[in-house]
Amino acid sequence: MLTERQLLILQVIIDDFIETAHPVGSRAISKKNNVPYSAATIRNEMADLEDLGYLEKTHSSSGRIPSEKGYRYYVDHLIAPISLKNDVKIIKNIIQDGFFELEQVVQMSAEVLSELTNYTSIILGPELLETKLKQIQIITLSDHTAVAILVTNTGHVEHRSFSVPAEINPSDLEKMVNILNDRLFGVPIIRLPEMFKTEIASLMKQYMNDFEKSYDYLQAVFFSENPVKLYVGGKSNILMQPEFNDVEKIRSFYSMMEKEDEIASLLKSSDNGIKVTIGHENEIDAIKDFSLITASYQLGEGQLGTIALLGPTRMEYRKVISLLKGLSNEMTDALYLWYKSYE
Amino acid sequence: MLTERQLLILQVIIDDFIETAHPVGSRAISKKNNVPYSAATIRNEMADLEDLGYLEKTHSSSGRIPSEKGYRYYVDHLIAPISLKNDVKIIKNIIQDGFFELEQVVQMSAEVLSELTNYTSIILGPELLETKLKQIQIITLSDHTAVAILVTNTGHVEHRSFSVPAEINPSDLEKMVNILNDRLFGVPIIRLPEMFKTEIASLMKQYMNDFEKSYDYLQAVFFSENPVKLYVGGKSNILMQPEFNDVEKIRSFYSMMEKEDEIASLLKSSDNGIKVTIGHENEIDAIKDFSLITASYQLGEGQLGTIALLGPTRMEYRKVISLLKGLSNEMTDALYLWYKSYE
DNA sequence: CATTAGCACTCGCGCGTTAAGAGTGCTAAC
DNA sequence: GTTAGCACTCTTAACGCGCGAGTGCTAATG
Repeated sequence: MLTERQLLILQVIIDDFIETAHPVGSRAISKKNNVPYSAATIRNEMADLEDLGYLEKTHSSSGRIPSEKGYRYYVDHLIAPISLKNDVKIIKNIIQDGFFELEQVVQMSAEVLSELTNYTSIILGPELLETKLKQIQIITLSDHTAVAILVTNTGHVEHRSFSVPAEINPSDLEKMVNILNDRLFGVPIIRLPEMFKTEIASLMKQYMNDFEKSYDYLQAVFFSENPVKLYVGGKSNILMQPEFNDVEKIRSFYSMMEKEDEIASLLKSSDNGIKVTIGHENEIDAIKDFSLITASYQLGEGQLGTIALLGPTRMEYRKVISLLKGLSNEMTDALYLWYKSYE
Repeated sequence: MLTERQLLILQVIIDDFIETAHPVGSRAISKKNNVPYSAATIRNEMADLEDLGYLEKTHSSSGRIPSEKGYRYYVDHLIAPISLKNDVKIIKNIIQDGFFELEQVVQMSAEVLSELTNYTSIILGPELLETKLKQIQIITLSDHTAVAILVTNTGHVEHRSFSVPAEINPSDLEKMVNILNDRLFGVPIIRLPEMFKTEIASLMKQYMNDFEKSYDYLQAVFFSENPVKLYVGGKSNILMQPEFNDVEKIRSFYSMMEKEDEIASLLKSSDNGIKVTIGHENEIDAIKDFSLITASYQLGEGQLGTIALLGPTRMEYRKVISLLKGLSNEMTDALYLWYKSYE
């Protein structure tokens, strides 16, 4: 177990390193006015902390920097919550300023988050598990083209143009839409593909000529899986960080960010609450020098989305954790009201 | 006027520099097997070309690199068209593979373009001058929320959620929509805002109670200016270029790319055909070390969009120009068919 | 006995020097 | 007009050196 003094020193070192990005030496620590020990004492403690794995040296006679284990301990035990009145106010203003589109608020949140932190923010849109189908429409544009529009009870609109094969005649199309609206109204959109296969298909066979050909079309138009969307803010903020003075690192960062599905899968696994993964704790090689902090937010009554911040392991954990908590609360609150307003 | 030999040497130097990014020396040139002169002769010619402003030295005893004037001459007089059968085939495959959404083909084109060149591609969506309103719909979601949907004859869909003030009753809303559809069907969407102000407003005053309040809503929902959209591909490709070994340059590049409106205005001015602006010929300071090549494409019968490539002044002009010509043709062809299919 | 002052020692960093290499410009010969 | 030769210039990488920051250890101190 660490002594009080060791905790103090560990904390001071990490705080200082987070701020300056330079290895911190014993003399600098002893000068801080909340540290009443001499440099020599601190050197001894630092040696111990290094043996225990909380600190590292960059070379044999350098100051110390936190190890990943050090950061881990810091995050788990040494962080006092911080008040971010101003930042939370900013968030509140932006989020609650009467919005009507889900995408909009999520994108804004991502941007504000990266703005306030100078790290890269990633938000995973909520899975729209419980939004329900409000209406399906097909609008014919010419003899052989049409656009299909699908509206959910939350005002989410999806649309897709398609060409109408000559074999399908307009009245059939209309019939189909009627059937679909009749049967699928109020069904959670997540269940649409399944419903379509089981209930609708057989029904439509009865009413329509040439059913087979239409089937594939409809399926493709309305019921393809829609991948979860990723909102990213401040991709170039990471360039501000001094650890990114190396072009090779920048390159690998950007190529990593292009793999949206990998990133999405990283975020998805996160359960409720705040989760911090530091350096090698991350499963994906490409972010083994990064820290990832995730928090979840709720849409209505149960559908989760994830907010995350990606930055160097030398991250302002204290600020970032508080901020993420704040944002996730604000988002949950705002989205609750929003969601309810559609009931 | 330049002599034959000077032209040859200028060309060889630029070709070589474009390929290697290293200053090229007299000995290297004399070794090429289409150059039958000794290094000394070439040195003399190079000195003359430098006096004329076509070449530069990086330091007093270095090889030569092209000046901007050199590139300009190269682009205007020394580029032989190149055959890009393979690349054009790739483009064809991607573009013509039956698409139905405009955005889709434009985005794909941007991506393919940057993929094939390793530069950053920027495509300005066509101004939808002539697409016409097909249908307006308002779908109410709850007592006080609704989503408005606007469909054009080309299958383009815009939507916007809004809250319905208590003062407006549903039947009024319906009436409005009827009026709008009646009066605005077939009107080019570019003219909608104007039409709304002049014709519709007065008409609606007669039919509706409480017109004033609704007016602003409708205006905001349907008739706000929609900015021209920018499609960007391969933002991180630029990192591959050796001139980007400097973090400061990368930073300034990315901050430049964030100013979408400036970039859009740069592209807009381009008239028909291919246009190459090299280094300081660009009006915006931020891209004074870049070259920008733009080509235009047509949607249907007259609406122009712009395709552009942004790269270092040391660009593969020959390839890029041919490619851009090819792509602009393919896009125009494909979009012509697409556009016609909606008539 | 924990703490601290003192000191030798270790590295990294910046700097000037040096040598190699690439390339030029000029002159003189072909 | 063309080219070979050569002195000269400048970049780059390598090397050595001294400085400063920082450490680890020892011995003195309260």
